[in-house]
Amino acid sequence: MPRTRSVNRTSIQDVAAAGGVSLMTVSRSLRGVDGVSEATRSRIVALAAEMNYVPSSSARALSGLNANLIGISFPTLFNDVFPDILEGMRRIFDEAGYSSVMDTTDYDRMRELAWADRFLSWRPAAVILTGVDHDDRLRRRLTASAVPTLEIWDVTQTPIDICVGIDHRAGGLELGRRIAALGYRRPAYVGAPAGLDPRADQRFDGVAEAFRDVGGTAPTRVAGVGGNSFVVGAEGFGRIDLRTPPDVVFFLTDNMAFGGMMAAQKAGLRVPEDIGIVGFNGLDLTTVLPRPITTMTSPRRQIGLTGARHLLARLHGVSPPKITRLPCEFVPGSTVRAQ
Amino acid sequence: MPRTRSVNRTSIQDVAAAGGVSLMTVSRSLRGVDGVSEATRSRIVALAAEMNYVPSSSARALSGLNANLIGISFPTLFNDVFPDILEGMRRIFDEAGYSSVMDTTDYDRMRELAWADRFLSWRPAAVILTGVDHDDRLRRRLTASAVPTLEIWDVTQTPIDICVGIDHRAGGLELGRRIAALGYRRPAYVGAPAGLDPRADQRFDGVAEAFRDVGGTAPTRVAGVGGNSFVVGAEGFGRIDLRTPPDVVFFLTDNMAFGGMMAAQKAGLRVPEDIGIVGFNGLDLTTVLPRPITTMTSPRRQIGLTGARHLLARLHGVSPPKITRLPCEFVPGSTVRAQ
DNA sequence: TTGTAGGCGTTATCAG
DNA sequence: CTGATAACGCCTACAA
Repeated sequence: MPRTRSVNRTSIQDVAAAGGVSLMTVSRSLRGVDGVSEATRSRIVALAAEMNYVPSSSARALSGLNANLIGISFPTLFNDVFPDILEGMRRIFDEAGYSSVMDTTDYDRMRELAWADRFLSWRPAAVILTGVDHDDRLRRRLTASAVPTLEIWDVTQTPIDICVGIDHRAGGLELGRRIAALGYRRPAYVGAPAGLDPRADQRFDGVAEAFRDVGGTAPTRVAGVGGNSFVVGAEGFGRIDLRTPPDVVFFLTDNMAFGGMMAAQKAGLRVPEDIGIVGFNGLDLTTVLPRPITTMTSPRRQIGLTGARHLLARLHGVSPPKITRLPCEFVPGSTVRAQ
Repeated sequence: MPRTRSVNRTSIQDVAAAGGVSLMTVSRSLRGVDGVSEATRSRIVALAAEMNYVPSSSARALSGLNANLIGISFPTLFNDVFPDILEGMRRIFDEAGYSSVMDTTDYDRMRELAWADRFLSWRPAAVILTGVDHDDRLRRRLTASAVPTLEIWDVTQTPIDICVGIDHRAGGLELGRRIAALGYRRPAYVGAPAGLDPRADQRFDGVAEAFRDVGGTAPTRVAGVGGNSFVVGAEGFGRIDLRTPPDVVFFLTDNMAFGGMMAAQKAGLRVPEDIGIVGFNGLDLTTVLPRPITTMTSPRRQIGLTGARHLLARLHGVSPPKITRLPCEFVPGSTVRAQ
């Protein structure tokens, strides 16, 4: 447990001494509150800047003010959905005067718990978690600390506080039905290992139900391995047993679907004549492809914006909806055969 | 400037009172330092957990201990190079007992400065910046505060403290020479608007020099617009004037190159027969493509790992090399014509 | 093994 | 308009 030596820094005291005023005058000047003559204020502000004075957030937080800090935890940087969700969200917090910090958990609930413990120790204004499956201790601690909490990307009837997301099972179900309606009956599913990513499991369940309903086979599930999603998709496809070939392969994301499609073509299969390829999320990649991927869009930017607004409302004492479920939309694409 | 009301939280005092001991006994118990009987320790630890006690990092930091906090600033979540750089890096800090937080700057030096100001106010153990071009005030403040600083992804002879990266100009130069050697003479370059991303400018300069040396035309420069790199690449290609068509197009990244290649093919151009396509970074995407993109790998994971190790050494009082320049490597691919 | 005093840097409060 | 004082919650140092 290393411990770096703390460095000499100029404190508000130093500035006060150098300016020949009391420390409170410096404090007031720097914060721009009333009660200081314009002359001394500008003098002190200049002096502080010149002395490279940086106020201590720890002391400020300790003296009673809130840290105006929002923590965001998400599973991984390697999934294109999270940048989309975070993009608009962080800008909104910025403009509202909050600063937000991010951390990743690698889909590990214990890492998420550890992060939350560390982060709560800074007395933040709010906490944002990805998904609604968390360790029980995390729920307890969040509830106990009464810190406003936003769960994004997934929804539940029993959020810790408020949640904004999509119904992944319903999304998988609708997607599965659309594909089954085209006559496909032997699906495979390439995604995260069962139990790792709850959203992957839910979508799988939805797809499975759709094919069960039409008398198709249960989808073969193939686990991709972590890292770049194109590679995961391609490797996942390679792990499908082609001796009893599926007629359509669902992928966890469009990027994985693209990787899988490349692997399929390398294996001599034509898309969609020999095999159908289906993605999820409606990622921007598919807009540049000559053959757009059949997929289900998820309103990622919308989730980020709505989540941010609801959380801000919560912070301002207004009560936003506890549960906000946003719609997905089917995109026909052309990587499955036409009706 | 909103200000959330601070919430009732159980303090070390409360635990002490409830346990019938002094506050110091609680403090010692929780930190696991010597000087507490095993009996009381376990009793107190259990009690604290039960009371959902979370120590205040602010108070701890203020009382002299270091925050063990490392801040990482990078331009955007939408560029595949940064996740690669950050991946190994953050794990190393984790294992060394530091917690790291990330923020993005949108390639805006003022945002970077603002972030640094906010972050330095927490008295962090170290700061990590992307690139070596920063506002002068940032350099001054970092130097004044004496916080160990690591600059990654780019190198300079005059780092703020230490730096680990690649020479982007040299990379562009070598890449340009390889391509020029194949007989190409009319390059175009699709990347960030001039002046936005210093690394893009450096690579452009390198490519330009290579073609100047062989009597080729100066590369036409086309600016992509922010957001998803596939889309930026495709749109950038669309902005090239095809009445005086280039014979080869360089892109800032492989993902952009892929987007551009799709746009080229949509425009009826064959790759590489009609036009060459060249990327940069050796991103994982190209490993799944039937036609791998001609590119230059950048040692992104290596940069992250080496940077993290050097910074840790620095934090432990050892002096790592101030400047570490890692090599790039040319990948022939097959999106340019063969020798 | 346990407890007491003092201080970390800032702000709220009240006095001048 | 300005300054003195007492918190904020924790830890070091010393005392019992």
